[in-house]
Amino acid sequence: MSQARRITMNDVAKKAGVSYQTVSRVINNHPSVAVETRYRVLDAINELGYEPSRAAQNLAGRESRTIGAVAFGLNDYGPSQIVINMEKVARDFGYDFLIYNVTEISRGGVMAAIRHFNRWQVDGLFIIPPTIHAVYTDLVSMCNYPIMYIGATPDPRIPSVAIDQKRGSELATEYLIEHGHRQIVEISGPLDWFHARARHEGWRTTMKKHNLEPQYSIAGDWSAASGYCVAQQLLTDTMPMTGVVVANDQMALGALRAFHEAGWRVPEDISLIGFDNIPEAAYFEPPLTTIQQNFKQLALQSIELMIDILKNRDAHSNHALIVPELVVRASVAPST
Amino acid sequence: MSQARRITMNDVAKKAGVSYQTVSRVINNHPSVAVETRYRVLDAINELGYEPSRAAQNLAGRESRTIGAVAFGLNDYGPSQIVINMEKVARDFGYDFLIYNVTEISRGGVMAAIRHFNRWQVDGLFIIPPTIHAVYTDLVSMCNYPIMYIGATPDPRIPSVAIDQKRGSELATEYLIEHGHRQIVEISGPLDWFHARARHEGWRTTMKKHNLEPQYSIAGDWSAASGYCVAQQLLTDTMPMTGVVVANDQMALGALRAFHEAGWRVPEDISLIGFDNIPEAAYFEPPLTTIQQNFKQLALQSIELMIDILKNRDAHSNHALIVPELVVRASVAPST
DNA sequence: ATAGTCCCTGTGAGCGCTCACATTTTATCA
DNA sequence: TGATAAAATGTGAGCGCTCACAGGGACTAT
Repeated sequence: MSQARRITMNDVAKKAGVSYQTVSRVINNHPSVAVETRYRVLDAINELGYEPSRAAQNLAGRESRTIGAVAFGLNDYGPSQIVINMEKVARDFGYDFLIYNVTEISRGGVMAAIRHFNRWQVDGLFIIPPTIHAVYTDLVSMCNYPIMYIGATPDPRIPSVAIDQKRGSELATEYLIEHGHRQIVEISGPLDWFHARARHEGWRTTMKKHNLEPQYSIAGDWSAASGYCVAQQLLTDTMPMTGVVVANDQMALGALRAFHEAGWRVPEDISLIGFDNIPEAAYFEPPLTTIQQNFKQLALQSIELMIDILKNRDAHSNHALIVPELVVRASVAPST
Repeated sequence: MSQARRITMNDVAKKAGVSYQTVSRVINNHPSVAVETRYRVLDAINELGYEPSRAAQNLAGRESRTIGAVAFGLNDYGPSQIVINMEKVARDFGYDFLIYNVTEISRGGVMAAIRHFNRWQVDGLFIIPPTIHAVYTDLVSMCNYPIMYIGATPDPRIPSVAIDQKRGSELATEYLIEHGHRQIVEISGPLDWFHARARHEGWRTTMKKHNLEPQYSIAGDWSAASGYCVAQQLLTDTMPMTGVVVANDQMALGALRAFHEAGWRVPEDISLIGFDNIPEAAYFEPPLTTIQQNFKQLALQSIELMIDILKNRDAHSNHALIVPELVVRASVAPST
């Protein structure tokens, strides 16, 4: 099998009887090409099965039409949803999307990611930082292209789009209070996580707002296992409580098990509310009332803002916040 | 802010007092560079913060050291695990990894993905096809680089690495039979999915092997919702049954709910076994006995085989199969 | 001393595009 | 009708690398 030579712009130009520059114009939708010429070139492209070389385009051009994303732990529901949705939206806008998953949260890990995108000459970069440890502001100066934070706003100078985690937690806490609950405890995430901290704050301030004491909060590690352990601890501490705000659905699942095992009925004896609305949440025992985040919109706004920045249209808002929604199911009952 | 010119190989060469070719040799770990020269170049690289341009490398070189992956529906547990693990392994082997998620399973969708990778000049391509509809053998000829199928073997002529789904289902069915179950029904996935079909076959043949009639099998769509519906149907049909083999954990979760609502206790009244071992499975009510797949190993073997093919070392095995494992928890009890 | 060998380093060309310009063609108006 | 602008097309250069080859110095063998 002969190593087939790549079909180039010149092959297309020859076939269509035009110069290579005209082919380039057609590819890039440049306006000043005669309609008839454009069709002739398009036909030649189809017949030859020509595909422009991204390598050559990136090398010759000033922009690469490529956006990168650095995620930390794509196993988690949130980050993976964000990245998947972004990839689709970016493509719809004509941008290619490069993904880099940092497995080790450290200066070196982040630097490797940034170097990766330097080599690929992305036009812009999204960073989806889970914890304060993933933020190295000084490393950002290594990039001579725009950066955006997604899901958190660790640095006011850098544009960001995020879902309002605090608001979500307020929604959850309010909902319990509306149902007559007064003794509401929290199972939080690890408090060095942006989301955990924001959700924790939402619970705390909402309690205060209603003149309730946010007395008791224990942190899990987001896993169902930790939710189980923490809930057990809650039970042995014999806290007076009628409602629990849980920082994610997995931990809520674990808590559910712990309560069942201890003979507590949910929601009759204790009300529970989660966060994330993972696909399984509707089939928990009982179906979980939780907070839903609109990742599609997050992706859309992120990409739009990024493109605005790239096009130098000055972006009206540099820190967008998306409001999450309460999904009512069956894990909350009125407090007696 | 001046648009800083990119630092090139020539800048490094000048600084280190060598020719650009020597810099290139250092970057590519070419053996014939004097140790002292190498260090001089390395120092210059570090001081200048030089990063080789992937665009230029790809354009000039014959290989791009880049591997692509086409996935269909990265929301699903399996594909996303595969891709995440592959990205890491590829990077460890010095390859960059490009991901393309096809949202619409159709000829056009697959072709768009292939064209994408043609433009990026990947050295090799993984395809992770969920259903027969994602396989367009003729499109493969559009690629002048090696293709591999991951997770299924739709075409014997194309190398593949997969987890033995049939074996997993056999394990599950055997386990129920060992526990004295005779009337074992199946909740399968949609039978145009490779995994669904293989798991279905595993159940069927194992039943036959033990002279049991594989009488009853209904297909869900992998979702917890469908597991719930299908289980309800099972109950209204008043099938005599003591065990259920479910094709994934989400559907098992739905089935669990349906049984609970109908007043059936799991595992006392009915035994249930899942497939996938999603992180939540251990905290279902009861903790789910299920089948675990080793995605890390899948990723490792896939990348290794791909690199073998790229290096023209003739790969000993073209169709690798990884054996899954049974994870025993509490959803199966002996049949009385 | 001469040739042969290895090790290390340098030179010219070109990958397939886009950019900035130059040039030709066509339409528009006095 | 010619001048003038506007639309369409073409030309030269260069992006930052790798490839294939050409050299030069230090060593060994003759």
